[in-house]
Amino acid sequence: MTQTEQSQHRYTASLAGSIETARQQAWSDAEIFRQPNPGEDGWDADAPRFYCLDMFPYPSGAGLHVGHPEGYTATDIICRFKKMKGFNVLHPMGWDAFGLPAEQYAIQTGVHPEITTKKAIDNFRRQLQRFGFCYDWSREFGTIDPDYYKWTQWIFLKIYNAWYDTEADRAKPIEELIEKLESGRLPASFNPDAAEYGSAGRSGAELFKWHELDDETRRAIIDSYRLAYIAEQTVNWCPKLGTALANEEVIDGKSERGGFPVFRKPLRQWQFRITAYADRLLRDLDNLDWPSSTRTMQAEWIGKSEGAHIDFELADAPVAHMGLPLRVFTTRPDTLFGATFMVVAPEHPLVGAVLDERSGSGDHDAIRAYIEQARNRTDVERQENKDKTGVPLGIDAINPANGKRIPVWTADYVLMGYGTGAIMAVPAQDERDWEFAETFGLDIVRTVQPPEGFEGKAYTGDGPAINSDFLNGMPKDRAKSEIIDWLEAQGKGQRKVNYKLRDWLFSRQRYWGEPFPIVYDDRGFHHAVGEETLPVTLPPMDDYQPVESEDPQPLLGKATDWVNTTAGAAGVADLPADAHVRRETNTMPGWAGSCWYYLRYCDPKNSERFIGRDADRAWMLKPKAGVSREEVERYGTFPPDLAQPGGVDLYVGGAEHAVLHLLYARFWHKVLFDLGEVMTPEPFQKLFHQGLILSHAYQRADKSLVPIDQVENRGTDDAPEYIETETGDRVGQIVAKMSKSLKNVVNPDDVIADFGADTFRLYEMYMGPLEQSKPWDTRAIGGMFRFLRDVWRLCIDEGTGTPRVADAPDDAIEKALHRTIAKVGADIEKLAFNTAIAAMIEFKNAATPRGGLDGSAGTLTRDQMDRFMRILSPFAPHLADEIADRLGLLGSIGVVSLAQAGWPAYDEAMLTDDEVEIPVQILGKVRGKVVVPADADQKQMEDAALNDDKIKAQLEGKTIRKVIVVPGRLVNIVAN
RNA sequence: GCCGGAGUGGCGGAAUUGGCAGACGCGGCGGAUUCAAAAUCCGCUUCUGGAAACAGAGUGGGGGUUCGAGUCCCCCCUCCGGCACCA
Repeated sequence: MTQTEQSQHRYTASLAGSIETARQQAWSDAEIFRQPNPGEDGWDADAPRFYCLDMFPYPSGAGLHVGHPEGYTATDIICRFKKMKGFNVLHPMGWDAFGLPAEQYAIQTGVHPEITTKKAIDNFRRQLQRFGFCYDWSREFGTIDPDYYKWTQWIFLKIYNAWYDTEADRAKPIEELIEKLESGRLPASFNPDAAEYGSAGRSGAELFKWHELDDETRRAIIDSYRLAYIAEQTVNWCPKLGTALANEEVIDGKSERGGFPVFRKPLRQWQFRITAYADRLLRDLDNLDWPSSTRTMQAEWIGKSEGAHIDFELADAPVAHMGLPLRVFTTRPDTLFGATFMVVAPEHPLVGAVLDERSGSGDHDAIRAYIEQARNRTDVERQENKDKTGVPLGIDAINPANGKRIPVWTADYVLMGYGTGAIMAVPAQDERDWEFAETFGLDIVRTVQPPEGFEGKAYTGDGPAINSDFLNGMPKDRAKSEIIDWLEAQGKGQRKVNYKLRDWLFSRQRYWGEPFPIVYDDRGFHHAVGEETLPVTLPPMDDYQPVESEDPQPLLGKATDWVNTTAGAAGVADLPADAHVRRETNTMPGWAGSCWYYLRYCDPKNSERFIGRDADRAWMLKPKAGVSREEVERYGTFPPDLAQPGGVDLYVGGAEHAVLHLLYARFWHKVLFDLGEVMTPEPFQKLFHQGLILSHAYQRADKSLVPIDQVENRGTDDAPEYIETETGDRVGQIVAKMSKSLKNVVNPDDVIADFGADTFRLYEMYMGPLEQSKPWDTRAIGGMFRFLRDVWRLCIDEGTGTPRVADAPDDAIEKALHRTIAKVGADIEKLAFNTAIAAMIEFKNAATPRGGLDGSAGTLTRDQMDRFMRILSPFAPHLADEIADRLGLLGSIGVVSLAQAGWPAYDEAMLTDDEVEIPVQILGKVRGKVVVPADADQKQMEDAALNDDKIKAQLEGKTIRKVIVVPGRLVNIVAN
């Protein structure tokens, strides 16, 4: 036989390629991954359900990178495994397709974003399908599909038409609020928790009689309760992007996307009252099976702190502020006696009032100059220079505890966006206040006794109160509650919980996003577009250039025909049909579409609802053991302490979404839950973050990076010496993110062409634990390719292409197979794919005769090969199906793929050996080994150890003090 | 600065949760095959000493608990991620 004949059916990249495309064709022809819904043919009502979700990608023009398939392969493996275990598996894929890059491209080229986006989607789909992932493509959609964003707009209207009832601690329809206001059961006043009214608090709000109010005031009151509202807010304006960004999208004073400078500008914007949900978003984290790091990040982002509001009377107050105390939030009311001055943020209304009226004894020019400078100071500058600056306002406040007059300053270290924008400064117990007091020579009075030998400046720890009248001697916690009780009795303060979380800025001045279902009448009032006229579709445009002006203009303003319409056309019922209205020209941010896509996958074609009730019940609801299904399914009876809040069973995606997407989606979901639109209080039961796929890069002594094609290794592999070719300088090898500039980007298409998709999948899963970031090593892929080639050769004769099957099973191989089945199954459940693959390699090695295979004799029986292929199939589905097919297995059980076959069983008894080799230690060091029956008792093991010749020799002349025997494990002899 | 996570051979990583450290893969070395190379196959591969048997050291560093520590406790160092004047 010639060489070519021998290797005719060898597993090569090209054979892998043809096997893979043929298998994929067979799967798709037979639609084996289509998962029916309740009520459809093929729905198994009795089978357990598994909803496994990948974070859907933004389809960029560059195509898939090697990071995408990592999480996708992991979920593919677990979904195939669950299918084999008999689950109904929901495993969808779609596209997060609105967003800046396509629009940036449109600005440069004039090509409509829809065209570039759809092209990118086609490319992404092609690439994903080449991996053989078992997605149910019949459920695919993109956030840009009008059928989808119709419901995004519908959900916006749900939120817009809802308010948060703090007594019931849940959102309710706005009609209930109006009814309460009309009947007088709720005082006719602005929402005391409304951020846009400075969270004035109920005591500061004026009370009105509802029926005496004019239409405008009534609207304003109702709007102050809506969960979606418009307010002027200082926003992060990015001129380069032509849009405002949420705080989370600004990093070090630059835009998260693109890294362009960001400035602070006031703008009227849509916002979501997510702060109303702060406490529930925090509390419910406890019930989620999420990485603790992510739960911590969300908790810190929400930033709950407990303390008090304290009101300080002002001496010589400006008229505009007359009678109004200066309210502060503090977590240390116990230190009130040590408050020696006050600081308000430069944006605080008191500053404006002082300037307007020229009240107080301050230097008004200096104050004006200071607030001007503070406004223009970017976040970067604030971070670079934390030296304390400020100016006195020239007015005094009265410390309510001791009646002392203390000066009021303004300084930019106090932020308008947190608390009340004003603080009582207690330098002795606060480092920032100490620094400020030191800079400006203000009084410092200790009110907590620092421990002996304390040499620091501010003391923030616990200790007995001093210089604090009736609090003296009390520890911190006691003093806190005493002073709050006292303040409440005096009417000068009350207990208060504060959150760092701010309301969510939801408008963008972009084209490529969902339009708001909102119009404005000629008086400027906003109206909801009628549900029956949804979706409000994006108008075509021929110019995407952002409008440059001092006042940021939304791009959609250019589409005048679209903007100007009538109430009738927009479906606004409370205006005459022919009344002129203007459409909202802002669009929604990229987060909108990803806030609820997991719901739509459950029921993607539903034209009646965003998700059908049955689909919601089938895929999202996970009753906890001990709670009856009926009880859980009845809306409103969800036990608040439910251990399993339900939702997606496994959500896999990058940790970079820890606070943004994952918090926003939870918020939308909770509103929908409160309004009875979905059945679960949380969207994602279990969350998992895959690590980043990194690459190698080289670093010069000055820490700058060198592209990999400019470096060569002039040393050996053991002792590498990396030299930058151009300069001859030594550089160090480091691990870095893949980037075009470093030329270390790996393209999945190339890897698949060189090795096949099965090898690619296996390699990425074998690199290390899924959650860990790890560097791509092109050389190491060959190892996984060789594994698959060896498996192929073990099962298929390379000369004939037919299976080589042993007649009778080998006992040792059979035993190894049982162990491998057990190990692989357990590891998949743990998402420990690297060790599962290692176990299969070990099995392959065990089943391969020493010295290699010769002739056509096989070592595995048909039945053993069957089971081996089944456990391999979630990892390398094409190769496993091909071998199973050549064996005639698929036909014999009447399936197209092993994904439709059952997961093999194993025999518990086969997992243990009759005899085991036990290490014998003397003083904890291994000195010998003995073979004992696996079920040997302590005495037997001890005897075997002490009778071992080697051990006897070692024990010569020593006294045995103690013998520790761990049955089945080891013997340790304590002797000296 | 604060909050997380992690440090194991030349490299990626295993280790049933307190019981033989280094599974498995990559790389390397030696051999077979070959005119030669690639590919393939066989063997070795934590370090030090030794021809070997074997001995000693060894999981970032230091201390501790224990018959026994990569694993638990205390202190320190380094790297990665997040937050950062939040009162």
